[in-house]
Amino acid sequence: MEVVQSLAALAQAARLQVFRALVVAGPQGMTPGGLSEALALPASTLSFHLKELMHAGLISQQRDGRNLIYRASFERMNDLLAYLTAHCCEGQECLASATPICTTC
Amino acid sequence: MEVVQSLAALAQAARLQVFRALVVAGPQGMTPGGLSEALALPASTLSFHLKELMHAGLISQQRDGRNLIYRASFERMNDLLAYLTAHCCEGQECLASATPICTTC
DNA sequence: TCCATAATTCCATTAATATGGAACTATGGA
DNA sequence: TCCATAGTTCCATATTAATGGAATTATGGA
Repeated sequence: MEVVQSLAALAQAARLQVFRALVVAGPQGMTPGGLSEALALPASTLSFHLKELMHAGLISQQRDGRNLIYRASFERMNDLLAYLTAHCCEGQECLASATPICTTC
Repeated sequence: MEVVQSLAALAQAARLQVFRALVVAGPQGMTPGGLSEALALPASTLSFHLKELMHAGLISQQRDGRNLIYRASFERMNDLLAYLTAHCCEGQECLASATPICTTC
């Protein structure tokens, strides 16, 4: 199941940090160098985690000269949230919680 | 980070099935026996996964005679969804997707 | 008290993940 | 072509997670 893959990709401290950094960076994205410096991760370790996130489809990669630009894939994150909301809350308190899920509601 | 723990708990096929079954069962919950039969998992394997879900706070346990009743903890699931929405979507397409997250919006 | 049922814990084994240095590949500029 | 920079892949090692049978604990009924 691909939901399991997405969850597994985010279920690791370093990877969640990487993903969050890319979310914050937005459309401009970040390079491995930038991420490595920002998160104090050795290059090979970071590369390993970026590959995992890529496999899960949660991030995308684009080459720009000698840099690679990684960006968060919001579509995939969306799918994950939609799945969890639909199948793991079953219309219970989830949709009417004290801390609303949708801040625009 | 406890979000990582929650994600890790759900990032496993058998455990996600168990959790989903408990979500569907609702307030009435399910016993390990029932889950074991429904999901065709050996008792000790199931018990291992239930413990993981308990540690993550995603399910609760209650004794009823010689049965144990497990239930999904919607509060914790809520926290997880709220975190992901707030920190991993950053107000992007997530909140205005084709498949709305909040069906009540 | 004794037995059957429900479930967990123990334990050995196997499998999957994570880590980070060293070697390799790709790209652009001198 | 040669070099420096940016990244990845390779590899050995370490850690953590998953599996399931056998032994153990807890509960209620006869």
